[in-house]
Amino acid sequence: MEAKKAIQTRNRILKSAIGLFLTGGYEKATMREIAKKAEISPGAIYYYFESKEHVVQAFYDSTQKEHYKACKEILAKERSLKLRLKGVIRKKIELAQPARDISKVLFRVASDPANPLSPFSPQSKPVRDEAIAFFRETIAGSDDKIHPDLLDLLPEYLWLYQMGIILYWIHDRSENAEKTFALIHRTSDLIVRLIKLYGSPFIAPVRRKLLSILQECRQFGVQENG
Amino acid sequence: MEAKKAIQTRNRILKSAIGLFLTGGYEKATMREIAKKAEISPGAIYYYFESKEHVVQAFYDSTQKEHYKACKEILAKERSLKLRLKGVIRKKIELAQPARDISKVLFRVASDPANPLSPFSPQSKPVRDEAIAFFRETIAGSDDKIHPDLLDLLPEYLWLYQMGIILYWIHDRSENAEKTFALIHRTSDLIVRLIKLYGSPFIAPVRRKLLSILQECRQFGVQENG
DNA sequence: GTCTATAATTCGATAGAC
DNA sequence: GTCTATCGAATTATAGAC
Repeated sequence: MEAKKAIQTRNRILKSAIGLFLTGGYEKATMREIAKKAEISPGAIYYYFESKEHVVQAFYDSTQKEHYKACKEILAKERSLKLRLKGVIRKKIELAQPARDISKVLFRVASDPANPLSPFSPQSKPVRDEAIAFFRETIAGSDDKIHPDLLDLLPEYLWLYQMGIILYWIHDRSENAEKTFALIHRTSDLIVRLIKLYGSPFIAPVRRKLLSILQECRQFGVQENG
Repeated sequence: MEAKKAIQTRNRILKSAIGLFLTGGYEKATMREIAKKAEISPGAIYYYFESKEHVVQAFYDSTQKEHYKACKEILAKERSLKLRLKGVIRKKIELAQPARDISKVLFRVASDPANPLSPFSPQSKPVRDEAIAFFRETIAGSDDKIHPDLLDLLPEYLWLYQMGIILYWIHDRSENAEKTFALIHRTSDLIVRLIKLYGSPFIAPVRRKLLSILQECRQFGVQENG
C-alpha cells in the first residue's frame, strides 16, 4: 500500500522547503526555488499550503513532536522539577539550534496575535494546548510539592517561559548559544525557587495580589474571543 | 522663511502614510496609495524613506516625543514612584490607542533583532537610550528609596516593562483596552513593591543570585555586538 | 472531484532619465 | 528631487489533466 500521491507531494514540498530554509534562510528560499527543488510548479505549492509562512508553520509543528520524543527519556528518569524543567527547555533549544533563521520568522509572526499562525491565535489552540499539556506532564511527574493555586496556571506559564527563552535565544549572538544555556540554567533554578516561595508564609501578604495578576495575564495563553 | 521644500514633501508623505495606516491598517496602505495621496510618484518616496517600514518607524519616533511632552505635567507634580510610573505607562498606551495596527507592525519588526528597525538593534540605540533616560528621570524625580544595586539597571528594566505592556496591549481585545489599563494598575503597583522588597533583609539570602540574573538579562537592552 | 501548470496580478523596491 | 519604467517576489485565477 503506497502512500497517497498527494501526501508524498506535500512531503516533497516540505522537505524541499526545509532544505532551502536551513541552508539559505527564509528570505532566500523563494517559492520558485522550493517548487523547482520539489519538481513541481510554484502555483501547486498553494494547493498544499496557504502561504509561505504556513510552510514554516508545518515545519515547526514537526519539530514539536521531535521535541516530545527527545524528552521522553529525561522525563522517565528524572524526578526533581528543577531538572525536568531544565532538561525539557534545554532540549528545545538544542533541537532548534540549526533553524534559528526560521525561528525568527515564527516569532515575527507570533507578535501579531491576529495572524492565524501566531502561537497565541485561536487557530493555534490545538498545537498550543498540546505543548501546554506537555508541561503539565513535566510538572505532574515530579515529586516537588506545589501550592494548589498554581497547579492550573503553571503549565501555561512554563510554556510562556519557554517562549521567553526562545525569544532570548533568537537575540543571542554568543557562540553555540552559550548565553541562552546559561540563562536556562539560572532561570529554571529560579523559577522552581519562586514556585516554592509562593507557598511560603513570607509571601502570604501579597499572595492574593500575585494570584490575581497571574490570572489576569493568563489571556496570553488562552485568547479565544473575537 | 518658508521651510525647505524637501522637508515639506517628506512631511506630506508621512502625513499621507499615517492617514492611510490609521484608516486601513498597514497592509492596505500600499506605497502606491501613499504616493497618490501625497501627490508624488511611488518611486519618490524612496528618496525620503528607505522602506515602508522606515515610514512606520518615522511615525513611531514622532509619537515618542509626544509621549514625553504629555508626561511633563505628571512628572512635575507627582513624587511617588508608583504614581509616576503608572502615569507614564498609562499615557503611553492612551496615545498609542489609535494606532494599534501600526504598533503590531513595529512589534513584528522588533522580534528580529537583526532588523535595524528593531528597538533592540544597535541602530536604534539613540532612540532606545532616549527612552531609557526618560525612565531614569521618572525614577530620579521620585522620593522613594531604591537599593543602589538597582539604580543602574532599573531604567532599562522599566523600559522593558513598558515593552511588555505594549505587547499585552497588542494582544488585548477588550473594549478600550480596559484589561491593559487594569494590568498597568496592578503591575506598576507590584513592581514598586518588588523594588522595595529587593532592599529588605528577607531577600538578602538570594539577593546576589537575583542581581546576577538581572544583569545577565540586561543584554536585551544593550545588544551592540555583531 | 483531486491535483497541476501556466498566466496574470499585486506590491515593494530599484534603475536611470530628466 | 521627481518621474517613468521595470524588476523580483508572493500570491491568485483559471483552465485543464488525471
